[in-house]
Amino acid sequence: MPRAGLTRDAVVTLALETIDELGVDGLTLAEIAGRAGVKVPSLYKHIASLEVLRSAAATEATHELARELRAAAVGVSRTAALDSLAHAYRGYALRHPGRYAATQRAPLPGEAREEAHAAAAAEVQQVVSATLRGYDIADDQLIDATRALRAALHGFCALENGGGFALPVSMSQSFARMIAGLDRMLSTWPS
Amino acid sequence: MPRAGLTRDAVVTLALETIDELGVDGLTLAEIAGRAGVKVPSLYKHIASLEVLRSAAATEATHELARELRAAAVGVSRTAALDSLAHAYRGYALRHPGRYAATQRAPLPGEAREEAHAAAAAEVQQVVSATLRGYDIADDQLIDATRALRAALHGFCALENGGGFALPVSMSQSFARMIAGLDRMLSTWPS
DNA sequence: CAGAGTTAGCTAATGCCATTAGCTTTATGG
DNA sequence: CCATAAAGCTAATGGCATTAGCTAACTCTG
Repeated sequence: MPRAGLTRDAVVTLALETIDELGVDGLTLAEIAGRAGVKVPSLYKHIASLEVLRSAAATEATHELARELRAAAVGVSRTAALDSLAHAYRGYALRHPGRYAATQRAPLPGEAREEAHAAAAAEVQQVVSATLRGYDIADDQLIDATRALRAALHGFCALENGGGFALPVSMSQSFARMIAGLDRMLSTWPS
Repeated sequence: MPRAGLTRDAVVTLALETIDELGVDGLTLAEIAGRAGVKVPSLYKHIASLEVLRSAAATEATHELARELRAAAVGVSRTAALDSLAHAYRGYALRHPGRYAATQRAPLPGEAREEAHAAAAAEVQQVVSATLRGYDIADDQLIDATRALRAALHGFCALENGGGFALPVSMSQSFARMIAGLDRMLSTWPS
């Protein structure tokens, strides 16, 4: 019986790949076991349950998104920063639709692993918030502006990935115009 | 063996209630059968499969949303219309979190029932689009502006319902300020 | 280098779920 | 009043997650 040499990280990585290829619902222990060359119950040596694996995948994907956003936002400010951040955001969602959908899982409170996901989500929040530093927005309104920006970015990506934009009109152009609109919105944010 | 007098519509209604109470994942034939006072296989006399029931529930919820949005948008224009529409949108999402989440199911192409869902989604799209009539937006940009508005509304509701806005700051205030920002964005939409 | 202990993997079994087949009973329409 | 359609049932199948308990492979220490 040669060992497969599986680790928890390897299982999570397989889960991320699976989610992108088959969608969130395609993540099943049978699928992961097949990809790992292992029988289903063996996975329990590395993860506590499917639910925990989902949570771990969500956390990892959120970290990944935060990392890409940070890389995109460095060295630019205001309009250029918004543009860079927004395109990085949509780029990740388009390149990794399953991972992106996974980042939006509602974290159940009280569990340690959900704390980890919440922490990762906070990273994203902070990058987005930092992008707004170039705009003249009062401190007590920064949270509101951040929420508005995140809402627009997430909403666009979710609708695009979910097929919610049915008409055969360029998504990229709509996105570019939305960014321009957001720039005006943030530039005129009232203090 | 007294009959339960079930109909397809009754099953769909139970599905909608279940989705709101237990979440999208809580929609199971066992649960529906229990609520209907019937054994699981009996449901197949009214629906072809769980997948079809999900689709029917999504379509119904989308119609419902469109109806409420239409009611909110009548008789007002521009800023007042935007405000009214936005609050109706969020109100529906908060009152019916499960139903709202269901409206975002990606419709698989080619199936008749998915056509129905797409048609319902088009209703929503048209109400939102009509709300923009008061703003001076060129025809060839109307789709872009509609997408931006839908993105912001959906993104906010999805993040709020999903717990994506972690900080203990008023959601309603953030939403109101986002609407004000969207009003500025739409008012200055370039032609 | 040998043996003890830890750990990865396995098989077998359980229970929940969706789905199908085929039967029985109820309603309905001529 | 009977024939047919429809609504409900039981029984059976197969996929899935999970648990229990076994065995073989690494690892670490003496």
